Order: sequence, then C-alpha cells, then structure tokens
Amino acid sequence: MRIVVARCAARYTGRLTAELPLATRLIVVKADGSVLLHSDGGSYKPLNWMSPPCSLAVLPPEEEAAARGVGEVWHVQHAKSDDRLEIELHEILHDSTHELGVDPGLVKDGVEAHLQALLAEQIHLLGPGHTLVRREYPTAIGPVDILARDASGGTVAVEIKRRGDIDGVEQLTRYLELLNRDPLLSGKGPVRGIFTAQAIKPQARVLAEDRGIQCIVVDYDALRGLDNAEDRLF
Amino acid sequence: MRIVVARCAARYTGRLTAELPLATRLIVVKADGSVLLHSDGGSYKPLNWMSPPCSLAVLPPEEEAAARGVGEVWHVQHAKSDDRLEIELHEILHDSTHELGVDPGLVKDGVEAHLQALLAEQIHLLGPGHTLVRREYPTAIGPVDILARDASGGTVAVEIKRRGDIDGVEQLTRYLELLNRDPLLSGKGPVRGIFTAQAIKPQARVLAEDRGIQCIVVDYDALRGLDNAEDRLF
DNA sequence: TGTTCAATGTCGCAA
DNA sequence: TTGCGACGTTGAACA
Repeated sequence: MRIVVARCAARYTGRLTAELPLATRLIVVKADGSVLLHSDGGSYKPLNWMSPPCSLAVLPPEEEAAARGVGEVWHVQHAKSDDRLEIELHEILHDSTHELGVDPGLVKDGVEAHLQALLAEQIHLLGPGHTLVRREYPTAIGPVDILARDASGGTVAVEIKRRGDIDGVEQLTRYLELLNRDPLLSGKGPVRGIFTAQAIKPQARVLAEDRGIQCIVVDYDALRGLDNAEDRLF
Repeated sequence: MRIVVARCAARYTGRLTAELPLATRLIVVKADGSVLLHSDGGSYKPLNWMSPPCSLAVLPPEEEAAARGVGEVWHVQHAKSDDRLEIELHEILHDSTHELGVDPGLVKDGVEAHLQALLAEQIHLLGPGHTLVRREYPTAIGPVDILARDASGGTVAVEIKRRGDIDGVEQLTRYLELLNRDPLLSGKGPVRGIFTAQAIKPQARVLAEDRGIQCIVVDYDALRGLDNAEDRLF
C-alpha cells in the first residue's frame, strides 16, 4: 500500500464525469492497484476513486500542465470498462509504502439472516399456535423469509427486515399475491402476511395495515436474550 | 488528518456487532474525528469505520490486553448514537499527521436529471402526437418524472430511470393508481404508464407489461446526439 | 459468470 | 429533521 499526501487535482470519466479542483488530499494506492482520494472530512466514501481491477501509469506532465505547476500525472484506467481517473500531482507532501499482507476480513453478527434464524426458532412470537413450515420458502419471484401456519391451519408469510421501509411491504405484497394463487396454501383461507422489523416506519406501517398485513416490531437483543435463556433451560 | 499504519484488531458495536482480527492495516483519522480502517485490497469501503460526528479517546491497555501485546486502545464513540469502535493497536509501523485544509469538493455532471431533460425536449419519442404537460408533476406521494398527453388527449405518466429495476415499476404503479383517481386526468380514459430506462431488467419488464405499462429503452448517447443534431438545426 | 438483495450503506434534495 | 430516491453504489449469496 502506497500512501501519498499531495496537492492535486483530479478528473473522473466513466459512468459520469467529475472534476476535483486543486487541493491537498490523501491518495491511497492499494496492492490491487485501486486508488482512493480522500479529503479531511466527510464519511468513508472517497471524493474520487478507482475500483480494481485497474492499472496505474505515472506520466510526466504535458508542457501546458508543467507550466501550471504539475509535477506528475497519474492515469488510472479500469481494466474492464473505459472508466478512467486522472490525477495531477502538484506537490507531494508525503509518500510512503507499506507491506500490509492479506487481511483476515470482517466477522459480522446481527444482520437480517440472524434475525430470521432467531425468529424461526421462536415462531410462537407470531402468535399462539403458530408453527414453522420453512425458512426461505422458494417462489418464482424469490424466497419468502418465513412460511408458517397459524392455529387454524392458515398459511402465514413473514417478511423480515432490519428496518421496516415501504419497499419491504411491497415485496411482501408481491409474495402474498403469488402465494394466494396456490390452492394448497390458500385452501384454509387467504395467506396472511406479517411484516416484522426492528423498527417500522409510519408510512410503511400505514401501507401494510391498509393491505391487511400485520406489523410486528421485534427486538434483536430481546430475541437473542430469549434464545440464550432457552439455551440455559434445555 | 492523521495517518497510521499498524498491526491492530478492532470491534464495532452499534447497529450490528463486528470483529476484525489482528492484522496490519491503514488507519485514517480525519479532522472531524471520523476514523477509517483500510486493508490493502477491496474497494473504497473500509473494513471498519466511524462516521462523524464522533470522539476519539486514546487509552492505555488493560492488564490482560497489555499481556496480549496491545500498546494502545482507541475508543471511537459516535456523538449521537451508541455506535462504538474499539481499536487495539499492537504495533505502530507509521504515524504522521498532515494539514489538508478544506476541500473545494466534487463537481458532478448528472445523468438522471439530464435524461429527464433530454426526454422532455424530445417528447415525440414516446410516440406520435405526444405533448409535454410538465416535468416533475407533483402528487401526494411524490413527483411524477414526466406527465404528457397522447394524440387522443389521454394522460401519460412517464417514469425515468437510469436502470430499469422492479422498484421503478412499483413506483410508477403507485403514481398511476393515484393519478387515475383524478377525474381531470383520467377523463379521456385511464392514465397510461410508460417506463423508460437505459436498460430494463427482464423481471421489471414482465411486471410492467403485466400491469399494462409500456416499456421504452432509451439510449443516453443517442438522446444527446439527437439533442446536438437539433442544436445544429435550429 | 451473471443476477438479486442487503447495507453500520452514503449522499443529496426537498417538504 | 425526516422522507425519499439515486449511487461511478459495494458486497455477498446463489443459480
């Protein structure tokens, strides 16, 4: 990894065109050739970048550019598209290279898949007498997160989101439409929908309830706690 | 901006929990206190990070951590949430600080808005006899990209996307539902929907056509070319 | 390899 | 502040 701090200007052309006027910035060149240009603020997104696979060519400036004070020009070219990043380096304030080695990577916990597993284990949270049919129930338009049966034998489709947005309600609505065409599932009355999330936005709740979809707010920590409690009991 | 290269381990707790085992990484501390942890590969997204506003506290290691070889512990705490990033620094290989100043920022050339403007100028592309009513036609659930009239006086609602996904079809469907409740618009027959994008995914096309929504693939370069051609003519 | 969907998404705009 | 959609989205899982 090469780390450069320099006064520089940049231009990106590809899916769009963007200009970056002259300023002091951090330039990171990773081992795979990818390049990041960071300012001293904002979030983790660079001002400009090139994703791998790409190649970096360091060129002397054209006469006109040299007159403007440009010392080096970097051409970063994406390998598979015509995306290109050109960086004009005016003054290099820092330049160092480091061997980092391969990263073991991030281990995550607490995303949607985990919520789904916890809810499947504690299917009674949907209401008394509910039983799990299966997780990831396949349909032509994608898998339903959880398919269950209620106390009266009716089918229940559950959509699980971390955040309950309108998109999730639309998704569940499409599933319900499809599932209700299947007489095996809708024999004991229309397939019910349940929309669960750690937080459900008001607009999403209104839309869901308007369509007869039940909303359940689930607490991840509580689910995990219940899970642990059950672990201790059995 | 402080730039550190170090052997380190990290843990994030907040919206989820994530662990980063010991490895050599780049750590960037920006002027606003935000922190990025980068490996020597991947794209611009850091392995772990903390967005501003946040505060950084450098602490001596606990006895147990010191025994594991930890030299310093950084606690990065988000100011408004309970998101927290803890970094254990085992060995610092590089450490430098640089004054970057305020960045003038990026200048972009939009695509979405430009597509809309070009299509509004060339409204005949929707079909013979079409006329523009207005761009960004306001409704209770958001603006319709383009509202037009066809040769027979019927209303046409156009949704423009760079990429034609299923979401765009859902969005247009909601608009059509609403517009069709307005007798002023639906007096000459139901409001028609047209879904345009530079590329329309098969599933989105199926859904659209199933709902009677016409699909039109537009070519940005061709639109621009036609635009230039008209510039030369008039 | 291509497609689909989630994301600690982030970012920008407008009500 | 919040809602909403775009993004040079990125990333992962799956067919």
